[in-house]
Amino acid sequence: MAEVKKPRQFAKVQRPRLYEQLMTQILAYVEEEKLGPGDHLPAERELAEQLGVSRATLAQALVALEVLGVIDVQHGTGAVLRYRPSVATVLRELREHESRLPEIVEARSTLEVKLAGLAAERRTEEDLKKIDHALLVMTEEIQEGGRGAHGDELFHEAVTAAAKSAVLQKLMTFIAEMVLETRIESLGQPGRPERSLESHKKIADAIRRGDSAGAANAMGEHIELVSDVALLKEDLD
Amino acid sequence: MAEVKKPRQFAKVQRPRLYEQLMTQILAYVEEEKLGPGDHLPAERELAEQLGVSRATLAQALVALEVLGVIDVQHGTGAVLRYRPSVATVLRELREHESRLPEIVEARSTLEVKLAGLAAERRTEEDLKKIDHALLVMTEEIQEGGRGAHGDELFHEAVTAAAKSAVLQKLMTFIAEMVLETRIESLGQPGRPERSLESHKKIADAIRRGDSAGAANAMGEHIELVSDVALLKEDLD
DNA sequence: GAGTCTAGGAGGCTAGGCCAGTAGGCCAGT
DNA sequence: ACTGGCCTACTGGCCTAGCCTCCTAGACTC
Repeated sequence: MAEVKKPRQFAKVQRPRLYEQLMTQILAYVEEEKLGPGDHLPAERELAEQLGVSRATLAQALVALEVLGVIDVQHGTGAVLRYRPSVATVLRELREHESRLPEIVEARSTLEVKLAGLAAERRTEEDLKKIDHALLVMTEEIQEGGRGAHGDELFHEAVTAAAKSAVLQKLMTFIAEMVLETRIESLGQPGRPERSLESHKKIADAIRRGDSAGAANAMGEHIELVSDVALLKEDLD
Repeated sequence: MAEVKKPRQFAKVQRPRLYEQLMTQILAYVEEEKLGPGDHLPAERELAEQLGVSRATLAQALVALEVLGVIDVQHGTGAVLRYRPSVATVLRELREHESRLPEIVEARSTLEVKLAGLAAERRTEEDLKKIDHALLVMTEEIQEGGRGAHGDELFHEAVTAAAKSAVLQKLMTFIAEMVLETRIESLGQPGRPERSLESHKKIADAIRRGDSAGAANAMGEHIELVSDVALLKEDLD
């Protein structure tokens, strides 16, 4: 009867990388010096020396910042701060505070409600099959006494796929990772799997009928239901 | 009467970085080999040799992939593919296809409608001031014959800030960059700045009244209005 | 069989060097 | 006075070579 599915995925202690630390320091430097969009960072050689690391390592930090859209490294010119340096701020806040449960749920809700609506308009037979399959899996899991976590995941993935929007899907992936990182896997399963399953069915029905508004509403209610318990712990104010 | 504003901004030829190319190749490799979550990439030394680059450069590519959440590099073990490798797929699609105007507008709309609603609930006096300032700027720009682009940007930033959600804000930043990259700056100003300004005012009023639903509706209509013209060019089907 | 130790392979980081692009000053030609 | 060519100092791009730390499988104990 192995509950082999979830080997309690410990979150693998993350070893600190030097380049990550450098990112933070560079960001701090930018703030200190009140550098704005268009301003240049010190030259690599100089910066590396100031930070006490090799150029190679600094280069990694710069690549990371570039990927995150904070800077723009130009050959022969130097590293230039991009527009919207707010990214840097937001990013740091997110990293530092981490668990922003309410906000994350809020964002998730926003996207999923929309996705449900779109799914109702755009779903194919294929999509409906996947959704049904997810419901089946969840039902079985619950009957066996589980929490239906796997089925739940499948369901939300299927709905997301049915909405046919790569951009929204990408944003959901982002949030999914935040949720994971913030270790709120429990989010979806506060202990009332049956009620959760019920609301899934409502959503699926609306999507099948092509009832966009209905699907959106059902998804909204579902997320509210599911989040309540998890949230009330932190959101008692 | 210089039309000095737009000196035909050439898009600064982007010099290719080796690490970017490596990312693509690694992603391709993953697909070829049908590697899934949990699988290991070849060792750095080996991979570097196969790709014909130095370890230092390869390290940059790995950092980039790590930042993007595609892999997870573990000291002593190797680079492991993360769960949800779909990120990689989505990412590549986004990079390759680039202009996904309709989807981007859709995502933007989803977020901004929600943000407007939240702004109505959470705005402070400070926020209202910023919103008013943005409206003022836009009004002036239009009176001087401009398109009010700057004011428009300020307005949306102010509303976003007023919603007090770092997570949603981060998602907006993301989309903003996509919009920029896809060179659809014109999105907001299809030629009817006045009407756009009008709808801005409606939104601002609703936010001031604390009318959440009203603000959300107004924002929805605004984006529809503003997107229409830009979209119809591509979305004629 | 269950712990313990250890060699080898993996990534982390550094040092130092060469190549390539950029920007700005200088100078000759117009 | 302006233009274009050229030189040079400076900046990032990338490489080689090497040492360190960490992880883990397998040999070695008890």
